[in-house]
Amino acid sequence: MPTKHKHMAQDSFFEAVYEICRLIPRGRVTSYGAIARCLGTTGTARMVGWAMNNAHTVSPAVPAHRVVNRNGLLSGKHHFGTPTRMQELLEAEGIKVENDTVCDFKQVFWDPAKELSL
DNA sequence: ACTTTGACTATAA
DNA sequence: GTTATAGCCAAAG
Repeated sequence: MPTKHKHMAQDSFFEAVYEICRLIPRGRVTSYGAIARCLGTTGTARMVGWAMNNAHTVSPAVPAHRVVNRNGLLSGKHHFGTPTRMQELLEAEGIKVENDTVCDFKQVFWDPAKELSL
């Protein structure tokens, strides 16, 4: 009898964020704002970042390392255990990172709203 | 119920 | 090009 719904925060907004993140192709990156816009809630970019804090607690795993800020800066690198972990994960996918910033950001950038509507 | 926070972003100087 | 400031909104304390 499905009467008790916990309705944790992750069930709505967070989960939606995770869904988008999982769609990011390997070797590509996107930004918090792009995800927020894809959800139709422009201005919730900071919440996307907040959601990433819990990303490691959900399943399936979320490739949070593929989410950077609008400048291509690895602003969340301090949340990957070691400060270099995020960069290593990206480089393992062929993404060049220099000075905590994604190289050729425009080329590897993946816009959910744009790519998903094609 | 109110205050603070935060892995952001757009604009101004 | 950089740095400073304001706006943003939902979750956590």
